[in-house]
Amino acid sequence: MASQLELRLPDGSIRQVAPGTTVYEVAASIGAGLAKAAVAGEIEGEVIEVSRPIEQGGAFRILTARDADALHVLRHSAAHLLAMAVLDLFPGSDLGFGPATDDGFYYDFKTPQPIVEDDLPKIEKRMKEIVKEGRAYARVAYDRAGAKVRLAEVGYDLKVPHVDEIPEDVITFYDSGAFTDMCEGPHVPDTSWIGNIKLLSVSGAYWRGDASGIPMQRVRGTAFFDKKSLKAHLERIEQAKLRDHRKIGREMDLFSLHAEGPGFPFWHPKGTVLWNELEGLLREELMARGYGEVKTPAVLSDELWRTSGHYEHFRDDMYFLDIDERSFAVKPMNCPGCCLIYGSKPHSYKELPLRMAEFGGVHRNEMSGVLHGLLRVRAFTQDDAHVYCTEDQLEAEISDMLDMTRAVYGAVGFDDVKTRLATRPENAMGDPEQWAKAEKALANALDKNGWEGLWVEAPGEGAFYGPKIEVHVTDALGRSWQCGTVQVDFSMPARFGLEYTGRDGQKHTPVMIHRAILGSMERFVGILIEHYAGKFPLWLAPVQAKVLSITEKQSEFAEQVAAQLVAAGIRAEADVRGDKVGSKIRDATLERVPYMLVVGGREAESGQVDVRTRAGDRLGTMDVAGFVAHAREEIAGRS
RNA sequence: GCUGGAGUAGCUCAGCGGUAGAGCACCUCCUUGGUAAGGAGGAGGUCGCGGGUUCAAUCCCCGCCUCCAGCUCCA
Repeated sequence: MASQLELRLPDGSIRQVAPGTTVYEVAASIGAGLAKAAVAGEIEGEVIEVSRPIEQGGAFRILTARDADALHVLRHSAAHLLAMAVLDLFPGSDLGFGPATDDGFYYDFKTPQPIVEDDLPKIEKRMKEIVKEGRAYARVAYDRAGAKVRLAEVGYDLKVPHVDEIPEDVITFYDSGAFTDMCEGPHVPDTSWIGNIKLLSVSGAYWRGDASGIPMQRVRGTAFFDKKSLKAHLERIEQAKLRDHRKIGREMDLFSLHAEGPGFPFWHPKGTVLWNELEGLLREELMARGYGEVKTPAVLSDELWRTSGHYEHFRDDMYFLDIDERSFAVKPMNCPGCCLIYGSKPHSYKELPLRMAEFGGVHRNEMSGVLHGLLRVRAFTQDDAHVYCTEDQLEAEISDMLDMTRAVYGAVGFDDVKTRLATRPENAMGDPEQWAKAEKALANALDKNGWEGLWVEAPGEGAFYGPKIEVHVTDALGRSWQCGTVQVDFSMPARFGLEYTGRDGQKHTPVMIHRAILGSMERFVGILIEHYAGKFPLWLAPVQAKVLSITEKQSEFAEQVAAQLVAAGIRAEADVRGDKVGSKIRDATLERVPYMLVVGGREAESGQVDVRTRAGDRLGTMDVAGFVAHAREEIAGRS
């Protein structure tokens, strides 16, 4: 008989158990309530189901519905539950993979008939029936040969080749009634745990993500331990739909998209206001930080793109055209153009760092299926900049870029900014020592700009020409978007033969840093629309104030006030329609106009306005100059 | 690009073999009303585009375009 195992519980206490004691039994020995709440156990970092016997000692804890890891287990079990229902309703289906994801789960199926959206309620109903049955998840172990036999028995042909790719020699299946699935586990004790589920979509996928491979259908859903969390999650999804920038863009008349130019957005006057305000913010920063602004052509000769390496790496995404029997390409990036500017004259080390910024419009032939409103387009404008400097200047330059990033994001209302440092990949070019220095410079700059201990490293994810920092912002719904980037480039200056004369009188090759803060103007405006749900802060609002007349007797006065505001630099309109003021307030609110200035007989008489906010707050009656002062202060503070 | 779904008035949508409907928005008139919808009337559509089937197609079939959800990719 083996000696007792020692389990170290989270509270630090030690519990002795006999080998083979199950997680459930341990939980029960601690308390009946805990046993009932136990979703799974964790021993030395490995999550196992409650029915598993414990074979080793070490750090041990019981996972309950409160643990994030437990939710993952629940969702994985929900994926199995989905497969059970689909196999019942679509006999003869083959199974792909069915993992838990960050916000739910999915399962890929190869079905005899396609699953359509109308099938989702039926599948969900069947899932709920199986939930009531309380089918156990029973772990069964096989060896490699046995696993293949078992898969063949149940007709899961797709998974057979996968058996040989599993590193472990013990291959587990989970049986739930007549259903079985080859799976590493772990699972919740039985299906009765999975009552709070919702199927969300059915869509295409490929066996192992290979577009030339077997087409499958992916059913996605989500699951929670309690009804309240599920409801909250579904409400968040609804919220996101209400904030969809494509919907708000139409409602607020900001931009449009047309079949005549798929992926090429059209900016309307009100949308262009947002764009220009963002550009203005960036220009203030550029000026303060010693950048010069440049503009480079959209169409450049083919040879340039061969020199830069884009032709080789990026050709499929580029648009080409012939002019006078010479081949040209529409620029997919701004850097080569900037390099031509640098190379247009000799440089001294005294000029470095040389900083050039460009709001550069680029075109990329993205696959038609990926286009999505402003968030994924074929023509976009990067708030680009290229800095040529020496290796010794890298850290200070990068640091300033990160400082600018913080300043800009703070001004537009993103306070939760996360960073990743992508380091040297396998196919890196250049001197490893140089890479190490650049990575160190990036890391130091992150530490100095408030990300000390907060940035994460992404090993091997750097570009082949240099390491980079990715900057992600978190929006009001908690979604993360990659926007900014800072990339060190050891390759391009040499490709273009760029040089500067050093203090030593010798020619040297500068290092180049590419950076963008918003990334793409189009995409960033899209993100901002969703972040604010169209309710922009005053400085960004396309219409900042609307003057609403109460009767037609005040039409002229209302127009006058609007004109005074416009003259004072406030974006204002007058609404002098024959409708009631309540109706005008409703419309202005739906248009998300920050300030409504109501003018009736009393105001026309005294030359004042009665100010109301979009949120419904009454600021009282004031004269026009008073409102202008109030608005100007708010605009200046970008609050 | 691939898989599935969808394209009807400016917007949201109904109609689904007998050549078009609602609400909101728009225009006109009545009303002159004080902080989220006053009333009446009017105008507005090659039913995404091109073929086919049919006595007859918005509706059925085929092709194309665009959009949507994903795959994949990315700013």
